Amino acid sequence: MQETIRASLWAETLTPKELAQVCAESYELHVSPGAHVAQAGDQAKGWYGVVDGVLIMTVCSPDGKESTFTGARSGAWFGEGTLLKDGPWQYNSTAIRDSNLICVPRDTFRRLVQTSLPFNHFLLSQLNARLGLFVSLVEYDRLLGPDARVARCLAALFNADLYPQAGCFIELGQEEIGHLSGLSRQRANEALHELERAGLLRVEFGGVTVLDLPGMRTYSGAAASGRKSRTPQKLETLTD
DNA sequence: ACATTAAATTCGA
DNA sequence: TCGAATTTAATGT
Repeated sequence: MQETIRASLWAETLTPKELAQVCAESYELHVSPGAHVAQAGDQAKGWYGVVDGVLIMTVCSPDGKESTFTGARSGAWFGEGTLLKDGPWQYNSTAIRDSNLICVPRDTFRRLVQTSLPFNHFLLSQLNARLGLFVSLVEYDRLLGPDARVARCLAALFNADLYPQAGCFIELGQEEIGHLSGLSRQRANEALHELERAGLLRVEFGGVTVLDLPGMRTYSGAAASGRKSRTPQKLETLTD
């Protein structure tokens, strides 16, 4: 666990003494696929880092429909927004693979916020990166066609600020990719093959390998406008 | 929605 | 403990 914390970007912002204390107070936990790390309404116990595995962040409508808005993979840290507000989780985070996490307890996190200016700088850039991500997500959802949405949503999971240690393979099934992009599994499948044809990625069993990340970030597909007839449906996609 | 194929699991030596 | 057979899950159309 020590190694994982030390490998994170924010560890560099702490003094050795502060870091040692954080390590001593934090603990590791394992979650199985389908298990919740956080559920909307629960009080946040801490700030979470993903050692390995994949989580998805979802929101639920009152009638039980669920929408996935982003994923978290190795190297990601999340929950700082909830901890700063000192309120309950506003979303769920669920493991979709066997995942190992680190929990930095709430009090430890709060102490860092109150005592370490460099740590606050890190938080500011992390929050800024996240804000940029969500602005982009809205943009994709409203302006781009399905193929491009898949490209950008996947590319978002390779954000260097949020997932510093990401490799080029992402273990994410086509059904989950569909959820992340707001598409059906079938449509996601077609989009992935279109992107593969364009040489941007390689479709594999249980995941995809990204070959051309800059290309993914700028991909806009063949048709972007004139899709009035397409999918007259709601914002979300999942119905569990 | 259905057919196909990869992966995981079981069973029998 | 190895591998064939079966079951289950992911993918392709």
